Amino acid sequence: MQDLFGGDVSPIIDGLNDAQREAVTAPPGHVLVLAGAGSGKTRVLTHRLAWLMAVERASPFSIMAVTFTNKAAAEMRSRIERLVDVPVRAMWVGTFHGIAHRLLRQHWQEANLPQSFQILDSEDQHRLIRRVLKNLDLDEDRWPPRQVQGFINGCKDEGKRPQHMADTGDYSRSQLISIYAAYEEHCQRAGVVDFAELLLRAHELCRDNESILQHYRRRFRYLLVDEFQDTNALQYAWIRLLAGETGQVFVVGDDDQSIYSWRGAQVGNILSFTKDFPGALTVRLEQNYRSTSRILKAANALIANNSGRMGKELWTEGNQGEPIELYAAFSGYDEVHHVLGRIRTWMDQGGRRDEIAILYRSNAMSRLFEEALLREDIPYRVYGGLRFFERAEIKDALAYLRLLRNRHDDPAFERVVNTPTRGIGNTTVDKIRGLARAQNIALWQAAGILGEDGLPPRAASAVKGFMALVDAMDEATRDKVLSEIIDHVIQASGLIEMADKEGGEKGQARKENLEELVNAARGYERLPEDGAEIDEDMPELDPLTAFLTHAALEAGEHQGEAWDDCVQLMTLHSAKGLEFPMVFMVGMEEGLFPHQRSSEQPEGLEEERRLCYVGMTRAMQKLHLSHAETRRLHGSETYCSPSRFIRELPSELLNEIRPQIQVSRPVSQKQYGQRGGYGGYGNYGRNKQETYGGGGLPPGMQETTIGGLKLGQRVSHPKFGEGVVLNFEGEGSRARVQVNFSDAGSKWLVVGYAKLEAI
DNA sequence: TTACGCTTAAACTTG
DNA sequence: TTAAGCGTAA
Repeated sequence: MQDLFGGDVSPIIDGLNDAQREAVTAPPGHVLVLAGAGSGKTRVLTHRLAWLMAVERASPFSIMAVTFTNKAAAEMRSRIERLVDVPVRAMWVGTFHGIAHRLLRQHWQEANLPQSFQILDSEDQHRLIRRVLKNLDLDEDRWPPRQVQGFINGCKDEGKRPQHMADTGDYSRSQLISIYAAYEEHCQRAGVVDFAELLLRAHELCRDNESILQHYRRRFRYLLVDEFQDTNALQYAWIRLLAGETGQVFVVGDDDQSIYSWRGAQVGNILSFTKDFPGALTVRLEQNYRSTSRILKAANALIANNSGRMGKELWTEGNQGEPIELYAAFSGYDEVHHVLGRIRTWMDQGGRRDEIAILYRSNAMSRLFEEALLREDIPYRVYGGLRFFERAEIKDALAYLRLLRNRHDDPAFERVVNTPTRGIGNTTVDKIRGLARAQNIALWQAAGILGEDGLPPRAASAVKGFMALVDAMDEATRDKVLSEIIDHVIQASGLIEMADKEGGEKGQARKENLEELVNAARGYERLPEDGAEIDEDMPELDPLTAFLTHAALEAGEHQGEAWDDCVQLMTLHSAKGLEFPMVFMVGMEEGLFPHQRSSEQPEGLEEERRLCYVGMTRAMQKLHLSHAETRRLHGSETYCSPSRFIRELPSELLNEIRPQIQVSRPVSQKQYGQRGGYGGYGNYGRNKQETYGGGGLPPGMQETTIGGLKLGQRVSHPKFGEGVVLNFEGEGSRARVQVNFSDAGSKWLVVGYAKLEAI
């Protein structure tokens, strides 16, 4: 390899701080980089790659860099390209799944897969599991498909096959194992693999095949892993396997940002790393280039409440910035109102909308904000939701395409056998399923048999018609390019017509999506897939299979760019890795955040705290926290106490903002947004400890009384028991109070009639 | 086959 | 509250 920098490595190490430089220039061997939020982790990763090539004379062919998302992989690739002038395409840079997939394509025979195997996404997997349950005659109430799915994926994530799982005598466990086994059989016969299977097969392929293992061990001398705290048992095992005795492993992660344990990630892998790779150098990146020091201090203080950390404290050379604003809203609506006010102020001061992010714990919380933003004509974008390749009409089209390649693809068959409807009803499909099961053959084969004999004439001809249609589409598209194939299929299958007939906005959108699929294919024809082509031992994949794979592995960006100039709305989880000048963390309430279902076990609570830490460290300049005292949850009004995480922040870093109370102020949607109603903001931030301590009442609300009752007052009612006064409405004899009873829930009562007693 | 009404449950999510 | 899934009726 020629000298990339003419002997001058300064472009690689200039501008790095000491810790970053230590990691980038580490001598040959293993390295664990504990990279705090905003500490330049991607930078370190890419510069390390450049260093390896420039100084260690590593060939791009000898490098594998693994990430979790396509976005991260793309980002890494482009940054390396900018940094060094080498054929980046020769490097294997990709997601765990992408790389595993690549291995399996290359060694499909050894992996015991058909050459054009297809990938099941989680929806496909779910459907297939339901079918397997039906086949086994198991009740879905007893064996909820989602749980079965979780079980199977969990097993695979730990590298376990059904045949290797010990029967512990536990009935439901052994039953689950047999479901797993049956599911696997179906997949194998249909020639499909789910996401977890990609990883498991790739691992087994390497583990059980000495020559393949040796080949890749010799090839990949340098293994780099991003977001190492998110790796599961299998991914880590695979890295260890590939590394062997000779590979050098460089991992970057942050134990404090581990928020995916629920999907199999094991933070423990970070701890194990130094044991599994003796002599590994550990480098901590603690200097933060993103946030103000106030924000960092608060985040540090919060995360210090967790136990078993590797230990890290973020700091910055930057200024301390503005205080963190804390707003205690009356209600969810009030919270929204406050946030919108702050957004307007930000924009009045010349800020941009895409510098603003509203972060919440659960998706349902976006609604109130969306409604308000819509009303105020403020452009916004919500992250998450359905992605392009996950749309029903797109998946229908892809299912036809899958059938073209492989008639035995049962999930695809099931999906489109009667889409659009062609008179093959459930009864008929059930017969096909029954025969397929009895003879252990694919649905397509069973349909072929029944089409000849065993069905009423009408159904038989419908089935034969369907099969003829698929065959005809196959025939007609033999020498066509990808986009023409797809165009033909969406026409001939009747999917376009179906969307047309559906009519309305929905049907129109479906039609446009189908047309967009043809466009996507056209674009894909020109675009060589992520560098795979350069690799001489990668066999050329036929374009259709490649496209289907692309659709499965990159279902269309979720984490896309910030589009125009939009306020960004997303969950705390999807905010990981992003940064924004101004961040709102809303719904900071016990039960919501930390979420009810997490706060029961200590580990769950610590993960929630890490999530909070992730959220706070997204903010560059200005961080807003807010919680509401009442919130409509699942349709009923609930009283909410502030999140414990708020209490864990040093009060001197916070600026507590309170709405000014007006007497007889109903909290209703109508009221919201009418006027500036809150008459300015007071700062009551001094003695918040006692305020929040008992989930009691904020100062500033104390004056408001009706009939001897005040907000926050504990009262008792002869029938409903004890509760807390939340709200007032009306005056005189019409005056009503809202009381949240500990047993009976929240009720509106007329003060004059209800026999309420102050306690 | 479709459409409507009922029941149920309600985190986070990448490939 | 709302959305999805399911069973029944047309």
